[in-house]
This record gives sequence, structure tokens and C-alpha cells, in this order.
Amino acid sequence: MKRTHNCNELRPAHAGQQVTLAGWVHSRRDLGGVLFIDLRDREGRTQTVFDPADLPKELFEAATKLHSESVIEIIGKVRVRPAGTDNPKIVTGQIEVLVKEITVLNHAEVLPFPVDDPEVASKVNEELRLQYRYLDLRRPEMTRNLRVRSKVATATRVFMEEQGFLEVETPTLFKSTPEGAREFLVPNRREPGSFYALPQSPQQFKQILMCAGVERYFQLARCYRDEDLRADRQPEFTQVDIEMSFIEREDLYALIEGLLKRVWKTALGQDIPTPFRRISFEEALNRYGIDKPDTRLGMELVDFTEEFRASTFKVFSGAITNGGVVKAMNAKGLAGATQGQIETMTEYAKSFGAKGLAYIKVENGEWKSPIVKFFNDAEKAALKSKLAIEEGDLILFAADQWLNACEILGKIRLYCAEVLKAQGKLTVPADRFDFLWVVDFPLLSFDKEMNRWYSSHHPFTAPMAEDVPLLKSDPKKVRGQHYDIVVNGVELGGGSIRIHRPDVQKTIFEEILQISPEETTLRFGYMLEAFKYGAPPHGGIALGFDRLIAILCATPSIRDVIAFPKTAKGVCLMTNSPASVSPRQLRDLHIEVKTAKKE
RNA sequence: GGGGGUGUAGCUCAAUUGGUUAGAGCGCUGCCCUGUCACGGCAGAGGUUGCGGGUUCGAGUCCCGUCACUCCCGCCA
Repeated sequence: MKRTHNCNELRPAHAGQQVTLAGWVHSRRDLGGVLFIDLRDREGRTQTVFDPADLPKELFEAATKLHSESVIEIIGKVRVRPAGTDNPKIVTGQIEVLVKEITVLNHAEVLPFPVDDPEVASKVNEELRLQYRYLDLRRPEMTRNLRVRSKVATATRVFMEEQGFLEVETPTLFKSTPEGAREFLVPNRREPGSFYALPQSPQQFKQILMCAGVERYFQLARCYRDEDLRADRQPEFTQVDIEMSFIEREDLYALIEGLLKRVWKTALGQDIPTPFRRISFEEALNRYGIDKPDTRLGMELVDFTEEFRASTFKVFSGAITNGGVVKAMNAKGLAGATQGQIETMTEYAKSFGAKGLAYIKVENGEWKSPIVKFFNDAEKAALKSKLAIEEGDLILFAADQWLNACEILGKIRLYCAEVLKAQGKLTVPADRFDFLWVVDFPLLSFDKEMNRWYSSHHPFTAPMAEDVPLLKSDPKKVRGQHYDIVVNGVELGGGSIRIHRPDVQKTIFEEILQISPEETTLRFGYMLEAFKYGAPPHGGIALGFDRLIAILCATPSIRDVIAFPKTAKGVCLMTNSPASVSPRQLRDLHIEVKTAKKE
């Protein structure tokens, strides 16, 4: 039953040849006398023609009864379509195959949802798509996503190989680490009460590989995090994991820029300019109110702390007196915001602990605002010039501690962009990709509830050399040699230059992070020991492969680029996993289940 | 853990202030049709309005609970 051609291959040049095609019945058009069946396989579609004069009656009858998505094989002769019956919509539209023989390889029952109509299929309830994922994946859009994913994976491997990297597999049965995401545990049958943990990332193994002298490691690594899901987060996901020895940050930037250049060329045929912009964490917050800015949107934040330091408007001057700042943003053209939209923005502000949201609507040459009466002429003039205020603008303010004020407006900025896009007042070309490196992150953040410092990134990140003396005296000021790669407001990945000296690493664990020496030894002893026997300076990065593919496929959800994704509750609707296990299995694993009582 | 949205025929959706027999398009079944490609025409079948309870003379519609999907917050070193 070997096919001679695929369904996207035949052209007028093949006219006269006998061919064998196999595939799915995409659509059927029964004109009573003549019958057309569009046969589809992975590559495309070909029209086949059934003429009752050419076929035994039973075969023709059988063909008229075929349901969509039945699997058939046909043998027939290629011919150029009669004049005027070409179909310019498909590449095989100039020819058709006159069927001589047909074999029904598998009959399909009536489908739970249509796969032949992209308009309808794209709107089908995702629950149903996930339950019948094998049907969903037959849709050309989904097939394309799988194809892009495969091509990018291959391009990545080829590029990394060219750059001298070794792909090394690391264990997925690992052990629990004290900080970071909640982990999936795997009970150990051989020792009651002990567990493997699935890795959140191969972080420790890749650093050990540097100690092993591998020098350049990469892996398309599966990672597991038992946290709640989002459109861009699944409990199991794939990282392009990379680690290199004897490098500085710039070496890594160049590598990733080269990789992404290759990937964009491969997937989209697009040449992206390199090097990418660099922006510090502080500047990102100051200008965009977020550490992963979408720089395509404009509407940058502007600082007005000096202008309002002595203002009679106490909400602003008071915040400044308390060590805070005043920030403002011009949502260009959004003066017509509805009460509901202002309300939504106010809720964002309140969720950050602000009391409310100050704003000015610029309409009919007037500044409409509950607060503008408190501003003097100099303050108004400063606003007008620094925010380039024009008719139709909406000005939004935040007065709070620096980080909070920035983040409030950062959140509102993204909301405003959504509203403006929906109104057609803001358009972003689909082929525009704003890449940037965000650098100079604070090494540590303070947890008020636990009253202790924790790593902003992870505890292996090296501090900036010149900031090391501040580690104990002023931890807040210490910057880490950490970097994030951001594209269009999406955090594509992050990494850092690592600590490679055991004494520094031990200080971080024990003195800064307050992990007890016993715990440190228990969890990271092997790593600290490895560092004693000649650890090269090293650093690396991990890119979120699913997010990367989602961006290339222009879909907001990584579920569209994962063959068998989970729902928001971590369930696979096709296989119904997770599921209960037998008492015997539990007994073998020394596990007793205490079922939660439901009221 | 919290907040928002959705749930009506196989699919996508409608159904006025709570009011007669819950409709449409596609799909499906039957019949007709020899150049269609969203084929066309005629006829037909198809409903526990997610589930449970309540209010009411009367509930798809209102109330309470619950389940599923989804988006967001928390969380994601």
C-alpha cells in the first residue's frame, strides 16, 4: 500500500501518471453523478474524482457514503482539470486524480467537532479539543505548530553543535531542593519515606557538568513545577538549557543573539537585528513599570518627584516626604475611557496597596480631573511638556514607594494598551519583535513575612564583583550578574554568571539566605564539594522553549504548541490523568492516603 | 487559596421584564442533482438548557450550592 506521492505534490507535469495516494477524507462533494473527495494528508490536499462510469457500482456507492476523516487509499490517474475548474486556493488546484480503485482503510464515525473548517474549528471549546486532541492536531494550524516546534528544535541543536556545545541528558529523578517552586515528588519504593523530586530545572547538574570540564553544555530539558497554571505555564515544560565555562556576560549575550537569529530565520524567514538592546532593571521599571517591558507600546512612564516635592496636593507631596516618588503616564488617546475602565485601573492600583488612582482626562480643551484644582501653573506646565499632553489624552498617576509606583503604572500601561488596541488606536505589526536584555537585577529581595532575604533569581547567581563588599552591610544594593531575555513583553528566558567559589556560595547559603549549615550540606553538599576541586568560572541561561514556539506561532497560549497539554487544574482530558492507583501500588510505595473530607 | 468570564441540539450560537411547543446556521439521516471545491435543492431526526436544590401559578432566564473549562491575582528560587 505504498503511497507514490503525498497530497501536496501533484502538478500538471504529473498528468497521465498512475498514482497511489492515502489519507483522510477532508471533504466530499456529491453531485449525484460525479463525486469529488478532497483527500488530505500531512502535506496538503488533493482533489480526487469518482466517475460512476469508471468504477464498479459497489465501490462508487461506498465512496458516496464515506464520512469525513475516514482513511482511504486510492489509485488513479492524474489529469489536468477541465478548463475553468481550477482551484487557485490550493497548490494542487490545477490537477485532480481520477480514481480507479479505492480501499477504505478505516471508516470514521461522525466527528465530535469539525476539523475541516478553520473558521469553526478555531472556535471550538478547548475542553473538547483537548479531549479529542488527535482530531485537533489534524487541523492544519495545529500541524503547522508541531512542525515549527520540530524545526526550531532541530535548528537549535544544529546551531549549538556548531558552537561547540554537547547535548547532555540529566536525570529527571532528582531530589527535593529547599527553595523555589513546589515540586512533584516520586516515592521511593526501596526506602519508606524517601522521595525523588522531578527537577524544576537541571540547574545543579549543569553547573556540575562545568566542574566536569564539559565547558559547553546544552539540553532541550523537560522541567517540572507543581504550581498553578496560566496561559503561558504548564506543570511540565521544556527549556533550552545552556551552560558555558570561562565566559563573561557578553559572551552569552552574543551566543543567544546568534541562536535567536538562526531560529527566527528558520521559523519565519525573518532577519532580526543584533545585538539586542540592553536595559537595566532600574531603567526598565522607571520607563515601563515592569522588568519585562513591551517596548512596542510607547506610553513610557515619566518621573515627577521633583516637580511635586513641595506641592499643595498632599497625596503627592506626602508620598515624596515618606521617601516615595510620583510617576505619571500618558495613555495617548484614551480620554474617552469609560467609568468601568477607570474603575478597572483603580482596582489594579488598589491591588498594589494604593488608596486610589489619580487621573486627568483631556477633553474639549479642558483637563477634567478631581485633582487638577490642586496643581499650580508650574506643575501643570511641567506635566504638559514632559508628557506631551494633547487633546484626547488620559494622564494617570502613581505616588508611592519607587517600586510600587512603577509597578502600578506598569500594570495600567499594559491594560491601556489592550484597550487602545481594541479601539484600533494602537496597532502593533505582527512581524515586529522587540528583543532586549534586562540586566543589573538586585541579587536579593526581602521577605517581610519571613523576615529574611531570598534570592531574586536563584542562590547560585554571582554578585557583581564591585558589589560583593556590600553583601553583608547593605544586601539590598547588591546587583547580581543576572540577565533576562525579553521579547515583546514576554520573558523568554533568564540566566546568570554563577558563583564558582565554595566560600562565596557557602556565605550566600548560610549568612545571607539563613539556610542552616546542616541543611546546606544535606541539599548542596555535593555541589560545594565539587567547587573545591577546581570549578571553572561559568554561567548560563535557560530559554522557555514552549514560550519561544508560541511567540513564533503567534498564539497567546503555550497549549497550542504542546501536543498534549494539561488544563488549568493539571488534568489531561484525553487520558484522564492524574488518576487513582491500586491499594497494592500504594502499599509497595509505603503510602497511606488520607482522603480529604468534603463538607 | 481568591476574583472575573463561560456552560442551551454533535459543533458554533440565539431565545424580550420570568410566560405558549427552547430556535438558527453548520453537521447528521433520506431523496434529487455529471464539474464541484463553504457545491446546490427538498424533506426529516436530533434538547435532563452542566449537575443539585430553592423562590414562583410558571425558571434556560431569579437565588443558593456544586462541577468543568478559561483568564487574572497569589504562587512560579
